[in-house]
Amino acid sequence: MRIRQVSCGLEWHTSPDSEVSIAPILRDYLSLDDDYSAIASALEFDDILREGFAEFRGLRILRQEPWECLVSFICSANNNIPRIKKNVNDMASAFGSPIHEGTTGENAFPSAAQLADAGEMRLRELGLGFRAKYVAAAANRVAEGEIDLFSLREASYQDALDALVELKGVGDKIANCVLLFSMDKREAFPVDVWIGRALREWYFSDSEEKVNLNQMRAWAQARFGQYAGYANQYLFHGRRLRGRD
DNA sequence: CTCCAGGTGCCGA
DNA sequence: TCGGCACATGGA
Repeated sequence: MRIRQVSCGLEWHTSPDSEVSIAPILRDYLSLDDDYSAIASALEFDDILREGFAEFRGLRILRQEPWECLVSFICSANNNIPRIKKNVNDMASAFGSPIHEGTTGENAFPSAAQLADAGEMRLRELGLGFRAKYVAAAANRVAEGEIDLFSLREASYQDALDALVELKGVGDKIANCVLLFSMDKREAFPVDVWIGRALREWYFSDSEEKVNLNQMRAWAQARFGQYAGYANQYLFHGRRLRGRD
């Protein structure tokens, strides 16, 4: 697929699958059915976010497949984005199945069973580092059916959060990413280093006492409510792209 | 050679 | 609960 944003929407092309067959999948993946104007209206009381909506109108939240999302974010811990991408791609080429059966082209992201079969040592050989242990353990839990990621889409935010942090290597930040990017929990608010900087510089700059990550998440969810995840995306994007200002 | 990267687990106050 | 530190790896 080739895709880009243009002034009036999206311009895209697919091959070998037809645009018609892919359209509903793309619509789902980009969460295009979220009520964007309602979300913008609910968040534009905040001056920073109002600027964000003006400058980055159309920023969307992906609706990823939960297992791929979980593993990708386990790999993100204390890691950099180019290497996270490499880790994910390497897992697919080493252990995934061809997207088009009977071909040797791109592989899909491997299933939990496929990564469980691979095992910690071979994941470590791919360069996952200390995260290999966590990915292997999660693969076993999911493959054995001890945790059902898809069913968490139906669970409440809190129940799904509690279930995810049971997994080793999954703390509050990664769990909130998985909830936001694959489990439809728009109140999720992952606090990483960038969000931490954004909040300290834009909201707590005149505050004396230092707030920890849990306090930041609680503060943001109380302020931004059911669409805190969209607020998170605009703060993250704004802080990374525009910097401090 | 040091520093750092979309954090987390584990340890001791 | 809360802060400090190790953790694998590779690029700057």
